Amino acid sequence: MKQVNREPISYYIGHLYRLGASYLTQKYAPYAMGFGQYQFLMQLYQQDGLSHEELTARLHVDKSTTTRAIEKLHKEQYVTIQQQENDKRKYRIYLTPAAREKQTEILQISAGWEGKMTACLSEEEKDVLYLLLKKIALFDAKDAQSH
Amino acid sequence: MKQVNREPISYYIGHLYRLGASYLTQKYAPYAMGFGQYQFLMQLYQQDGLSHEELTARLHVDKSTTTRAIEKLHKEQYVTIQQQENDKRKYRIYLTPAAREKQTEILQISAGWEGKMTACLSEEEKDVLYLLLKKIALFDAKDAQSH
DNA sequence: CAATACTCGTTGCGTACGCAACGAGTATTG
DNA sequence: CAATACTCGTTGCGTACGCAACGAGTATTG
Repeated sequence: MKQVNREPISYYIGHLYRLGASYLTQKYAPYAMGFGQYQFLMQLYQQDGLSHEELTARLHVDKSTTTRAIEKLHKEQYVTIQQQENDKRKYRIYLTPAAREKQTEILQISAGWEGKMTACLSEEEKDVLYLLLKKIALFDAKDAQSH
Repeated sequence: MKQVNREPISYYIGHLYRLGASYLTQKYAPYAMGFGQYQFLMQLYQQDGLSHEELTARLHVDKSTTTRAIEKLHKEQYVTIQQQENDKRKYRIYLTPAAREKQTEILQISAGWEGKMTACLSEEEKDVLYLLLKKIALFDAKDAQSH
């Protein structure tokens, strides 16, 4: 295949990012949540009681982004924030019963976008895309770290 | 391959978007430009004299985003804005000599990120990733339009 | 063990971006 | 051809996000 006049990968990344942001903003609005918060809930549904720092690392965001997302989730009663006893600089974030109650719906919205976005791909294509994205994301994260 | 505990595609999209935003913000800073503007220049380097509307369509952004990006490029002397004579609602955006002068460097920065991001992929993998992203972006854009 | 250096989370600031409402200009329609 | 409906770009508003500087707490080091 020739490399003629091809849009860069980053062009599609940006396009899909904006589409997802728009879709998720709309779907999560009834939950008093934006697309900036749902990712943090996803992580907490997988493992409860993480610290700001651990969430920051898992989502590859800036720590200030984590502070603000957790603050909002706390304000909306989705999480509680507990200071760690053995190190008072750290906290643990726990899901509230309200967050657990809405877990299924909240996960479905996320899965809905995933399904919608990849609806035109075969199972094999989804696997390939997933693996390639994972490969470059891991590679670049490591690279960014070393500078 | 089994579908166990796989992060969604959107997780990687977000991660790569933020990495790119950070990289490009830094690299374009000496040009008095952010990563929000360079994409518009890319389009104009390909074809000069486009309208706000055409840029909006090609980049899949909101029209207000286009207004603001062009405004900034104009302020920094990268483009001129000419009202169309046959329809005064429309404008044409033209590159200035200053923008043409810096074309090579500006394109190199963008290509630099593209190269860096895909450095761990073979040529064939890049082709596959490109085609899959293009496929879902086109599909989803069409879908979003119909709602 | 006191000075110094790190670490975790916060705050101020700036940028990118979408959505909704708008206004001037153009097209349509009775 | 005047009322009405569209179209292109703008403006106000809100959200997501990174970076840099900071402060309280903890670890290190002479």
